[in-house]
Amino acid sequence: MNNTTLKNISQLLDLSISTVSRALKNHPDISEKTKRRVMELATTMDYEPNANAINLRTNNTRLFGLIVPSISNFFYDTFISSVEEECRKNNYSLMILQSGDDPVIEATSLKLCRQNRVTGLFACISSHTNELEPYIKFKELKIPVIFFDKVPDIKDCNKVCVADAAAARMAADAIIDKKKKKVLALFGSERLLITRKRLAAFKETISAKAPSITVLIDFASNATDAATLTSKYLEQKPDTLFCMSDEILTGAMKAIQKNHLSFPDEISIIAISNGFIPTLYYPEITYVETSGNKLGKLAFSSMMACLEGSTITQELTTETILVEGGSL
Amino acid sequence: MNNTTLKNISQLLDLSISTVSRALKNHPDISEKTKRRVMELATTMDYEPNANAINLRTNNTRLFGLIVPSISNFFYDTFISSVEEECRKNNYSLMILQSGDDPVIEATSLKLCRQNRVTGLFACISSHTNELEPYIKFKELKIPVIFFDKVPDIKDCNKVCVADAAAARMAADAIIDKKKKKVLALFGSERLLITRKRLAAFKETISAKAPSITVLIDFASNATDAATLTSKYLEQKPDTLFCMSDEILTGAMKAIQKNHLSFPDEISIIAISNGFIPTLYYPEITYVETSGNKLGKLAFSSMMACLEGSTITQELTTETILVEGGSL
DNA sequence: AACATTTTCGCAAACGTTTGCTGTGGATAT
DNA sequence: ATATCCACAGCAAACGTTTGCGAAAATGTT
Repeated sequence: MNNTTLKNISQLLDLSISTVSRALKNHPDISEKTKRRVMELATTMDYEPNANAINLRTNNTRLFGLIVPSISNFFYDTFISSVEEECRKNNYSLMILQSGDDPVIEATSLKLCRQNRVTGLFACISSHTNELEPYIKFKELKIPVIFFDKVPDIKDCNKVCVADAAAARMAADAIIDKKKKKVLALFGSERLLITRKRLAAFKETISAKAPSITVLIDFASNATDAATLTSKYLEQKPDTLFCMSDEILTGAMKAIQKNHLSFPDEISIIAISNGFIPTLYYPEITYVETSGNKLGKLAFSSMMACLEGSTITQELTTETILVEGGSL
Repeated sequence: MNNTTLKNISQLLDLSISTVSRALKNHPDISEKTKRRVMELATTMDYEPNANAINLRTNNTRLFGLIVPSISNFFYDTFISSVEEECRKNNYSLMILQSGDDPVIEATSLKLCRQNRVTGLFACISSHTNELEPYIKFKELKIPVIFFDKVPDIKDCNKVCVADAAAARMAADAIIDKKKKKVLALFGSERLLITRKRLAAFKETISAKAPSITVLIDFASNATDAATLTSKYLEQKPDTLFCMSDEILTGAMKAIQKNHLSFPDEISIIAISNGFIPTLYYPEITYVETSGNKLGKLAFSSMMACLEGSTITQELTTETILVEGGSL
């Protein structure tokens, strides 16, 4: 069986296509009686308007593209989840593309978005993307682009980010408040912008407010790495462990468990996190929240602002909060 | 600036639209020279075909719909990730919709899929969906539907599932092999089909092969619940803990940590899991894998089979394997 | 040189909508 | 009675493609 069309309905009712079209959208030009006849037949025939035809005719897909390194990720999955929810509530559709952090795939994904005539784009650029040209094409076409999380280093574009510096500062402040003396601070890969930002803010805060604290700093490229490093530094008996991210935290916690260290008695722990991982341990880990959900909602509202004509480009950040577990 | 169209190109080159169209797809009717001229101008003008127009004309969107309770979920995020990847590799697009486990949202999502004329649908039905009618409409329209994970209880439809019974059996076998005597077995909500399946297989295996084992069974509706239950049953000194799912496992592990039980010395642990959570602990938890990634690939290949005309409807399951951590 | 082929391209319809404009009756006002 | 207006509905173009068919130009065959 085929999909029913306006034409089908119009023929069965001996009406014109335009009348049927207008009847279905409750146009005042159509009499109540005809409307009723049309709507009735439409529902019994299970009519669903052809989105492609509508998009073509109106030149307006209510479709957003979203490009992300990976869907299955602590942070991005919650981001995506929020954006999708907002889209649904606002009657937009969403096309989610994974780049795998590969600039080539990212480029073809951008093409796909163009071909589908997205009305807006959420993009998290790959680590090695240096070709920003495809993105400026969007600008030419007046298709708003909201960069999130990993954003390009250029001026006039819209970005939403977690407050990297603020989060690191907040964590440092919490450590200082607790009068800690020797902190093992683990960060992610040194070549990531996010690492550099968090590192700078963390170091700065400590040295400004409590220069007497000893800070052991190192960088892990993944969880396994973090576990190894933690084990190593544990020999120096730090009284506090700070983890820059969830991934680092998971690795470090394995070392903690392996060495049978109880927290917060033998070592205090604090992290910057999306919120889920810290709840897996007992006591729960104290963390500074960088919420994917919040960022998603922020990105969406930023998109809406663009579509409503706002022409100012800005970098927005989510507010960060300290969530007390029992680990600090 | 507007998107460039075939018409634009044709006018600039003093050719007909059809010639340009054919030139771009390397049609043999067109001379090499014109092809070159057309392709050249097309790239400099950054031509991207309008997917909506193509879909409308060819009556073939290469678009799949995917309905899932939630994107941010241990299991579904990996499932989605795999499906998306397969889609990309096979030149399909994917529209992901979250139902929030709400039948109403599920229904409107189905509508959306219809309107967008998806060529196929992956669906995980909500817990309380009893209206299967929208789905049979897809059947009438000859749009293949692949149900995954939570599937309806009817015959002639395609389903892909993790091997619930097999996984539970495998876990039970592992416990029996290790000559355990007293097992605390925690399951999810009793009203879920998945719980009943796993429970039945687990009990059956134990009583068939090692009826002397004492089995303490209870049901938790969430992680917190699981933690409470675990703490309670720990008083009875079970030598083994079995968790039906990742969610249960996370809860139970908090109780283990709270009670400072070391594993596998004081208690052995085994779970059925997607694979990520078990790696968070030290030693890592031994688990029977139910891979979202594998299920995603299975779902996709099942979809391809349908599109290639296969008319047989079947229920496929992923093979399960035991992944040894150090906890058993 | 006349004809047959092949190469190369254009015409026009169709996909399913939306929407500006026009047209028809009938009711109301003058 | 005529003019005016309103309620209701249809015509037709347009959105950007694809594609069957026909036609002209170029080439090949006697």
